[in-house]
Amino acid sequence: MKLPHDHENCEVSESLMEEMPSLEGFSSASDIFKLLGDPSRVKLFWLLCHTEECVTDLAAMMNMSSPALSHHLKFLKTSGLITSRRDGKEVFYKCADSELADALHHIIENVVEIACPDSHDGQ
Amino acid sequence: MKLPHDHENCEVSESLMEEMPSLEGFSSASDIFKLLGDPSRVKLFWLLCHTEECVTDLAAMMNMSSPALSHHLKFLKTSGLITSRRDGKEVFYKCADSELADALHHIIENVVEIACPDSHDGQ
DNA sequence: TAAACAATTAAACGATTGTTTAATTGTTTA
DNA sequence: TAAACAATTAAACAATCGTTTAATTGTTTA
Repeated sequence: MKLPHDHENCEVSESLMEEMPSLEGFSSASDIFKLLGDPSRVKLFWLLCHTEECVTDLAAMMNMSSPALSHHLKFLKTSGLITSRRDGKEVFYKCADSELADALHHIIENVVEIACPDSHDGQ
Repeated sequence: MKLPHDHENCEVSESLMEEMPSLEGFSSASDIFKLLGDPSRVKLFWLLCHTEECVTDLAAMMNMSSPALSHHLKFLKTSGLITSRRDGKEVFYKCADSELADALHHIIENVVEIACPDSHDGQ
């Protein structure tokens, strides 16, 4: 790639362009990061990685109204990160059984640990 | 924690609340994910993990105006993920030498690979 | 010191996001 | 079948975000 300023590293930038993910790759990744770019949603996803719960109980755990929660659940479900099943009047949500969901779970734990050590004070 | 609906898993939710990160932990994490929740910014950060470049060349690589780029650079710099140095008229940016920056670099590669395999077609 | 170049800042804008309130759909039970 | 409960949807709202254009700051060179 020809750059406006030549700092004598053009061969570096050549091989860099080759190993660089496509725009589509970056776009897909940022879509996923966007899903986790809200405190309520990371917490919600983290919870669903650890337990299966109905909307009412999730709303209590999250200190959130059910419409607001439904909204976030929809995002996560549309993206395939969580699944749901109905049992009578209730709908239960949990983390999806996928490579991506699993990876994100570990990523969240990892980032929380680095960004905010001593974060384990049980709320 | 007392939940509105008792599905006979209260002891599960007790221990869950204890190992759950604090609100602050989730908030810090989501702030970081928000930084990566934009295609331009993930790409930019990825580039700076691989090379040190001046703003003009970065703008060319990113196909972006310099004010727009400056805006994103400021975000990443304020968060401590990248650093800068001035050399004459130019300012050079690169990835910061920190545990978090390093972890995020690997996380990005990981998420791109899972979310969008065969993304390595050199743009 | 004036002109040219590199980068940042400021103001304005349209678009998106998260929450609230109210209405609606689906399921069970009295 | 009517009432109660659980969850979702819709509309409205303020707040945030990313980009653009224009103006500004900082540095070098002629």
